[in-house]
Amino acid sequence: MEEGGEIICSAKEEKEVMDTPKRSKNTQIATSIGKFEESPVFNFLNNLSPIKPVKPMHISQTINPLSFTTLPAVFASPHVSSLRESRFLRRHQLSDPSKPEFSSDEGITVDKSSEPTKKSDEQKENLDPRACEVEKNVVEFGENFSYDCNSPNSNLRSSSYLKTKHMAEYACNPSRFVPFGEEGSQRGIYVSEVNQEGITQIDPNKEPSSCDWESLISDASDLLVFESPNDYKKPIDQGSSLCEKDMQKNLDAFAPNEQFGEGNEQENLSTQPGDGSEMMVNFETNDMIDGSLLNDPSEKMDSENLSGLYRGMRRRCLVFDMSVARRKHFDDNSGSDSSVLMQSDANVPTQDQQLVLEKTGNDYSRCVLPVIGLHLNALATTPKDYKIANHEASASGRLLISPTPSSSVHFQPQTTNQDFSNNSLAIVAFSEQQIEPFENCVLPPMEDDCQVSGYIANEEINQSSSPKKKKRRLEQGVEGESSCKRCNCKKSKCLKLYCECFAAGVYCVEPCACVDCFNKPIHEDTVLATRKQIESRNPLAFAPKVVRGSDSLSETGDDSSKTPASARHKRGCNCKKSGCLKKYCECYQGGVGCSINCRCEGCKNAFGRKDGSGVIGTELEFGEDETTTEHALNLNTESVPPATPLRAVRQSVQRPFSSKKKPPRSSFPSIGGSSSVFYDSSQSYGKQSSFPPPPPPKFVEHFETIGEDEIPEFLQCVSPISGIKMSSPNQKRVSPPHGVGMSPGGLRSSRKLILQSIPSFPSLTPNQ
DNA sequence: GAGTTTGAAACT
DNA sequence: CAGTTTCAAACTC
Repeated sequence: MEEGGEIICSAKEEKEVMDTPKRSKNTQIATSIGKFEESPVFNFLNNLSPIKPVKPMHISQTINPLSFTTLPAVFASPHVSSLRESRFLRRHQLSDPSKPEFSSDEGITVDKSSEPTKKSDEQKENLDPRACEVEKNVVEFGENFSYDCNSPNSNLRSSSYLKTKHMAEYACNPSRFVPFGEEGSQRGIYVSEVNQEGITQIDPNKEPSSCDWESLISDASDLLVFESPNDYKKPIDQGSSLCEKDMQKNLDAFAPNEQFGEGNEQENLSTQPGDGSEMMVNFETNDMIDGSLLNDPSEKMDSENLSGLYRGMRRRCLVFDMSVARRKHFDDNSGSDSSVLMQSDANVPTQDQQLVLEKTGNDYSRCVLPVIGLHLNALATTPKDYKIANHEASASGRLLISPTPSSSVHFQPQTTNQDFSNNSLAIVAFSEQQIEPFENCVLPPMEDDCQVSGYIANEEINQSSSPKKKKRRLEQGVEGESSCKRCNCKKSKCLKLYCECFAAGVYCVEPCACVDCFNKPIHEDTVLATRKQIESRNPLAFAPKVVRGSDSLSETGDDSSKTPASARHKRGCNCKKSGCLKKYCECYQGGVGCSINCRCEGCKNAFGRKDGSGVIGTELEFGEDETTTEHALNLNTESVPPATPLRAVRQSVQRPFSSKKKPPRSSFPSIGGSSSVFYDSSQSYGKQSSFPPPPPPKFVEHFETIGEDEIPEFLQCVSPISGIKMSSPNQKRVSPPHGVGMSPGGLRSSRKLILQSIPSFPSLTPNQ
């Protein structure tokens, strides 16, 4: 507890200092961690934190930067760059150290745990053991994803259980995710991710309450199953090695989120980030608890005392601490650090749990949105994802990572972690989109979101780093779904928009088959410079290609845009032969209908023709099974234009654009899954198969779309019930409001809280 | 897996 | 801004 509190405090301080370089954080963290003496101060700060709701968010943001050394984000959009940079830095640091850390952490943590901690022995023991477990899990995860995977039951239980517990929270706070991702990436992330996935998926279920639980459980099982699949297995295998990498990736991904949060308007960030961080923490904690921890340390008391914000602070701090600790470990390899982390983690979890339960409401709401956004983004990134996505399981799967995570019992947490990371990424992306617009004025590029996700995915992939086959699988199945971006550039050096990775603002990863790739952290300068050049030519080059209905409308002016699938491609397509029925068409690929802006010929875009015909299908499609949607698409959907962009996201479920490609891995890519979960989750979860997601949109549009009106909706959506509605074909807008309300009944309590908390989100949306 | 098609991105 | 070329994804076989 104390440690966690200290960490949190440090994080807060750092956040307050925000501007202060990461070093300060590190130093603080190190000091805090190393010395409990400071803990009182931290505690004091923590206490204060509750008072200051906003700070947490800021903190989260700050934390992120702090946690990560200041590295220039290569891809990050201009505003994001800073954050991303941190990511990269983190990755580098973490990546290398991460493995060592984990290993070291385990040993260290154990040792530390054994070692007398400042905390009471009991607490220490409790915490330490958990921490140890956590670390072990992480390690195991890294080593053996299959570990837990093998035991679905355990996984399911834990996952489901966690999900049930955390789902609401996760669903609610995107921002939290972000912070979490940033900080918690290393350890917490995994757990959180897993939870998130579960949550995202589960949330919808939760709404139903008891039934939800069952469904959740089933979902969890499904997830496990999905993960378990052969596809996953491979990923898992990779994952073992990847675990650490994933952790790093997650961190990186989160970092971006943080950046986004920070980058975004302070307001939004302040609100969301905090929540996100909190959520993250909560998840972690929950996971921790679920996974192994039973303790309810005094921290709970603290947590209770502390406001949700405070909790968020802690979480962030925890996460941050985690990351920091890891860093320290890397740097120093001192057991103390590890111990600190452990403690912090353990503490946090307990606190988080309680807090979460109590406070989660707000966070949840936020989480939900973020989650959605994340998932959506991820999904959006890759149409393929949709296919896969449809199964949330895919989500986990998406992440190749997921497999890994899924593999272990902890796995759940792990999976959650992965998912979480993904989510976080997605969240980040989401935040970015929302925020970016403000920052950049330019529409936040969907890509950014995608990028985020992409980064993750890429990282994940890298982790998997298994041979091309794996890559392919990922590409086909997970990747697409996961939103991971893989490129095959041979001449562009991955420094042009031709490169999907680059276009998405993501570094190329192993999965990529690119030649002479410069889109790597090593070439950050080059990447950034190139990006700037491109942006100088076209400020919107990296902006999301698909825009919400409102935006699109403004741009397009098309009524079609107004259609259910309000989203539209900003520039429109120029298809001549594909009839806008193939992925060649960016509109179709993005899961949006063609608009006035399009110069396409013979438009038959199932999502909406240029002439405006076409919207219809969406609802029906959603309502109907995939087959129907697909059918519509295949058929001519002309009459039935399909899904709106959002839908696309929702639909991400799946319909594979490329019908051929294997269906995405069942395990839904986390993103997809999540996305589906939120929007469609209800459907997807319950009926994933039923959803006929339109082709998974590459673009992040979802977020955008989500952005304004939807944000609230998302919140609503977040709620399981709302989520279901959201998923409803009609989409976001319509259902959300209804759903919003509340469907979430049981879960809802928390959700309701969330709604209240939601305000933070709203701010975000407003920005958009 | 190789080859073709397609349309965006880049270039002129 | 239009036309052409380059490029890599999407698609087909």
